[in-house]
Amino acid sequence: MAKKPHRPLSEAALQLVAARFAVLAEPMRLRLIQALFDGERNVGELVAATGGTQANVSRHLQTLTAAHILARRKAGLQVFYRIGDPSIPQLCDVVCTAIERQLTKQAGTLQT
Amino acid sequence: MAKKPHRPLSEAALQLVAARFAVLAEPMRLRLIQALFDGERNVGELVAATGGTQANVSRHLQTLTAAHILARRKAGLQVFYRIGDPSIPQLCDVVCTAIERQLTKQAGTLQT
DNA sequence: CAACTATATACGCATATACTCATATAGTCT
DNA sequence: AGACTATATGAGTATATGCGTATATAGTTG
Repeated sequence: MAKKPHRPLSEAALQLVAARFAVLAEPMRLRLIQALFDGERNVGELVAATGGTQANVSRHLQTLTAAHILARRKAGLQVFYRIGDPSIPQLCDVVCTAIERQLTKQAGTLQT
Repeated sequence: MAKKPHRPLSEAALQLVAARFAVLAEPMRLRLIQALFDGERNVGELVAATGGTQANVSRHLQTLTAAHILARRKAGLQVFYRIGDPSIPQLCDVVCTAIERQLTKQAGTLQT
């Protein structure tokens, strides 16, 4: 499979992509994702790890789960979340690399 | 250089990443990016290609440029924009693939 | 069943941002 | 300089969304 040509996305597809980016556009949600890189955790642990309120963490977890970025597993009273989309680490890596490159280039641009 | 361990991002880095995702979270901006996959275009062409108003397109172009996603080149009265961040096509590809996978899996989940 | 715990949700407020309309700026041509 | 064109920006409005507080739901244990 070679490199795909840029077939233009439909309007519906564009909105899906935009919605996905929007879900990833909140620092608290990124903190949650980050906290789940090492494996699944329950809500209480995530509240502790992120320093957010229980209500807020719960809401963000719902948002992430609705976007199929996280997956849920209930075990008695507790609910365990984990990263359910394998592209997420890759995505974060691409963005982080791009940001680092920009900061480096920007630093270089300042001198000369 | 092997696969990076998940070193936790600093709070500042998280906000940068979130901001970058936020810039990509608008359908009109995605349309603009898409319209620039084939090469640079001036504002008038982008207005025509996206169907937006001149003012709105101009503002979104500014947002994308401020985020270092697009680059500007002035030529007389016209301003030409192009994709200035090589990670953008990659990013879009990762997201599109993930969405397609989800839709496929979802379709399969509905039966049985 | 009653008390308790873990998680989810309803409501209200504050803020951010996308859009439109009107106008300003920058560059060109006569 | 003055008219004209391409792009950018300011102001105002409508909508969306994140957060805190309080409460509801689901599950457990005595």
